[in-house]
Amino acid sequence: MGGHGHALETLKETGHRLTPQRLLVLEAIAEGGGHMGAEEVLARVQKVYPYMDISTVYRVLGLLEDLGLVTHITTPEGTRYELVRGGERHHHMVCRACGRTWDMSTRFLADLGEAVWKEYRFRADMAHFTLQGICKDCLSADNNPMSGGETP
Amino acid sequence: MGGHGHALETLKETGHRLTPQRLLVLEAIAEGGGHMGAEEVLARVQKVYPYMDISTVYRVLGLLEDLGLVTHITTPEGTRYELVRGGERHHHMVCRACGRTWDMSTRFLADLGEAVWKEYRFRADMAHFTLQGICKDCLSADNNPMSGGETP
DNA sequence: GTTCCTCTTGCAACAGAGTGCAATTGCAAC
DNA sequence: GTTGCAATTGCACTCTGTTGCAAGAGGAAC
Repeated sequence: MGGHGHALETLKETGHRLTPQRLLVLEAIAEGGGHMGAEEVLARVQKVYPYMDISTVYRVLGLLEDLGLVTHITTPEGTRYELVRGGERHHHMVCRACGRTWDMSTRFLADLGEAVWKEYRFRADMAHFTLQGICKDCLSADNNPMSGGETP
Repeated sequence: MGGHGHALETLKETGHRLTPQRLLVLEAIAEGGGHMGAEEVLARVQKVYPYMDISTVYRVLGLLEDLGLVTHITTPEGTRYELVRGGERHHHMVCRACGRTWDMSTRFLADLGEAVWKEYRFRADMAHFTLQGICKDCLSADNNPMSGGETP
């Protein structure tokens, strides 16, 4: 089946029930691969189980996220969910122009987190970090001058 | 009156009308000082002008933001607006525990933006950047171990 | 296989944010 | 002081995400 590895065990071990709705949500995001919206998860599940409700999708995604099986990022197009696959941690860059999501190494944020900790004793939580901006494709496509000049 | 300096001139210069609703929103955020939600702006305005509508608040805040007179940040408690006061640019750190907002020097993000540009040719937009985490007060209050260990 | 109890679900209702449109109004020209 | 008209407002509605609650179901104990 899907690619949701040890997810079922994690659910049982933490004392949660193995309901069809949870299995279906897990399968949907595993098959979907990339970053999916709640509405897309709902659509996929409803192909198999038409009674699925959007509120259940949100609750199941929330639970899976609490268990560390799923993460979400916030894009201008709304919240997107993705399966956490062992080890391959990364952050995201979302292009304001084309809407695509790019992966970013954790290295950059580790540096930022450390700097902020040293200066302010603020323990930054990078879990759902998303950088907004313009990707290289869109930059070269139209020579966008980006009013405001945020980057030196 | 309030502390909204050259805001009125900016509105006129850019060919926008000086409506009572706009003046009231401007006064509200100027008097409010810190970071206010749209609902709080509405409440303040309605003390003087009870017919004010929430959609107008959003549209006026959007306009003021386009003109660079106001910025918004996104916190776990929702979107917050603040008056842009000459020169003193900064970013924000929001504490997940107490909800307070702290200012952060632009320096840290400038470094991040440059690093990401060099590596990925992604032009990051830091305008509405907000770092989430736990502030030093809440860290010392209860010795929160922060499951997940995001900061090394 | 039944029973029981708590966890989950589906539904409906709600909150925050934003949009389309007809009615209203600021204000420039007279 | 009037007039005219585009910019703006208020209302109703949409869209995403969340919550309260009664009905339903997983699964441990028997």
